[in-house]
Amino acid sequence: MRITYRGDYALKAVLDLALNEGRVVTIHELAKKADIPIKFLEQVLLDLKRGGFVESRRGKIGGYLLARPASRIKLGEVIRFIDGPIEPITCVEKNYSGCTDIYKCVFRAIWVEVALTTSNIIDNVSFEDLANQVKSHKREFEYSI
Amino acid sequence: MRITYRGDYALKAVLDLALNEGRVVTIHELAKKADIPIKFLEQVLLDLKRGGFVESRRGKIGGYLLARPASRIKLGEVIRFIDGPIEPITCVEKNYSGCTDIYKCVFRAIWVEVALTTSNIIDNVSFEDLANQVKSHKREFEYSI
DNA sequence: TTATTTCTCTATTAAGTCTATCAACATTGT
DNA sequence: ACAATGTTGATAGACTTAATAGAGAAATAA
Repeated sequence: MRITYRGDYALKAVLDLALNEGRVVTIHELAKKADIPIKFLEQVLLDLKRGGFVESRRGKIGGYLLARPASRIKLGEVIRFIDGPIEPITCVEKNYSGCTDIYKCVFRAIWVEVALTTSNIIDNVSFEDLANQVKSHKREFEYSI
Repeated sequence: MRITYRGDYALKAVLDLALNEGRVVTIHELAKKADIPIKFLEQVLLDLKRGGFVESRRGKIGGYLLARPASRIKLGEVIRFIDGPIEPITCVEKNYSGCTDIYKCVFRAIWVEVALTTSNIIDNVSFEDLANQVKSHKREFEYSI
């Protein structure tokens, strides 16, 4: 799995909408808060709309809002939709039928495991969870990488 | 983490050398067995040499062999060396100091978790393990993706 | 020595992806 | 009508990836 800027921006945008649930937020606001090039964000938001994650209102008091409650939008859904499959290599993706030789298969089991553990993480976090973390100022983490 | 062809080829090559430990294998052999463009494999093998994973012998009875016992070459090492950091996004990699805003940080914890679980998988598998799997014909897996 | 086989190195091409920007258009509320 | 907002398609520039080409250097065998 690799998160591109596009994906990163999309996640930020959805999180911001989650933090403003019930309200309509303009592209301009979103772009400013998250420091995203506005023209790029336009594309991303349209994508998110096509993906059924957000809705839009045109006109003077227009803007974007979540299409579903934040609790029902999982991190993994958005990532997959914007940045594609999370599998680390094509041969592990759905509907792949190549992979006939013995060597690939030994690695395949590994890639499948990686994909499953990754999925286990990102498909169990909703944007409500994330928004709550932001709200409750629960952001002092210890990282050890 | 995204495995490129380059990375895939590198892994295959190292595995093949692990299966032939003690013997010298030519690029030509490796390329043929793993169905890799020979000129591309040349580059990959040189990379692997620079990374200290393999050694080479020139001349008539030349070829490649592992620089260390297969038991001491971990899958993760090779992947990182050939395809770069396994972290899904730059802000989680070592020495990154940007990441000042609140939104990124909420996601950051997730990416760190993904990186850690991935690392936990690929850094605990050696090429000896993989070679043994191949040898013992232990290749009938059940996949559920 | 000479020929052969092998690895070594540098350059280049072709295609694709990613980020970003532009300009024109459509809709809505006042 | 007007102004603010989203919509759409096109495109450019930088970068990455995969693959190919060709000349060179070292080791070996005859």
